[in-house]
Amino acid sequence: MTPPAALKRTRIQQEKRELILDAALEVFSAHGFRGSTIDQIADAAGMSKPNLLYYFRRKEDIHEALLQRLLDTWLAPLRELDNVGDPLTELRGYIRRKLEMARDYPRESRLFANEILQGAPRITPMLEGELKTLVDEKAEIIRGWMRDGKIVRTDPWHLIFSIWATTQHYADFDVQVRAVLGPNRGGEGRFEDAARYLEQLFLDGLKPRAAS
Amino acid sequence: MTPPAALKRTRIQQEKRELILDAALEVFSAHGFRGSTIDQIADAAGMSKPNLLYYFRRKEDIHEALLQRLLDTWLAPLRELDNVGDPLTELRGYIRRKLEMARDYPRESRLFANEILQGAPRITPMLEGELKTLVDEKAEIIRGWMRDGKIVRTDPWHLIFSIWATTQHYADFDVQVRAVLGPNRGGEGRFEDAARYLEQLFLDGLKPRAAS
DNA sequence: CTAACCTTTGTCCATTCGGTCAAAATTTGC
DNA sequence: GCAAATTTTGACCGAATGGACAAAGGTTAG
Repeated sequence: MTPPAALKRTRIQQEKRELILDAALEVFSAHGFRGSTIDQIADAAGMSKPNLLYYFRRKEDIHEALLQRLLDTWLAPLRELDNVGDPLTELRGYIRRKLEMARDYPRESRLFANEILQGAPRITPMLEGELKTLVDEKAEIIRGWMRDGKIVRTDPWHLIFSIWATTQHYADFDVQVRAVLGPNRGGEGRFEDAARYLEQLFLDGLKPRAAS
Repeated sequence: MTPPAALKRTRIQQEKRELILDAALEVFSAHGFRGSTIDQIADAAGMSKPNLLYYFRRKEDIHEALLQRLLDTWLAPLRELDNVGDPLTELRGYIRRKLEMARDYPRESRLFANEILQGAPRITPMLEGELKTLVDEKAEIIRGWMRDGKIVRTDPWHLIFSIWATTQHYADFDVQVRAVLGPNRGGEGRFEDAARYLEQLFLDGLKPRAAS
């Protein structure tokens, strides 16, 4: 009778909650929070609206659960950025992983983008807390690389921003990317092209080596 | 009695339509199309809802007018990208202009981002037509620079994407940028920092010149 | 088999929202 | 100054939407 609280319960609860979250990711990432209706999500999950509301009391609860789960997987690549290998190799690996995420999890990227675009009403504390701490930490590592002359001296925070921006662009602005590339270049190969280009950009920039 | 059709009319019509469009830009860019209500826009414009609807028959008409006006100014920097000056100077200028637009017109950037994120339901034809044509044209110019050895050989389309992504990031993801930079580095100076960093990135990349 | 619990659904409700309409208020052309 | 046209508003409407609820339908443990 009472809807399930924080702690998970039966097998069927696990399954249905999972089902709902996946459906909600599909819907929210395509239409935003306010643009999505509970009915749409229920439809996508193959159940009735009251049934869905049995598992998540409010629309916002779904959204919240989705964001919470998202953030862990979303920041995983950055967490992996480590001080062990060669700096340029580390950065190249990070860029590649982020681009793969944009390719394989575009819905997650768009959900996140939607939230930030709207002013991050539900995750501002996380941005100022957990995320800032993580980025500061990685920025320190990057600064170390600069001190050692392994990479050029520049702003570590903006470096991270530029990696985020360029990779997530292929998920968030996918429609535009495909429209501009056209049917030929816009096919599945576009992510390989992007990977090649971004590696070139981040390692060597655009100025020819030989010339001035 | 009859609401104004396509052709503009009286002085007061001009003024009020302008007022409404500005208010709508504020609201739409902050909440997206479906997240915004006519009442909100009317409030922001300091008039009653029916009065607003006297100037724009439907909510979508406001949005459409807004997008249409936006696109001209939004693509202006790219149109200016020309074959006259030094290629690297041209690109640097383009990046700087785009970043200035992100700083000075963040609402426009977010309105556009919102539209693309939702799958560009209202501007797909423009993307596949006008925008693609323009980008193809500029890509050809860039390819010429590459042939002349003025800039490194790489993918011109993805080059343009990366400029869009890195600059618009500072408007669209402003909340995140400021949260991560914190109160100190996140102040007004962040755009100068970004400009310096991006110039470094696009010209020389991250690999140190001297070392391997 | 059955009692307790879990899951599902049809129905209903209050609110919000886009939009209409007729009448009142104001501006404009002469 | 006045008639015609334009602008503004209060009241209203139907549809969509988030959510409540009780009753019906299944599941599970003993």
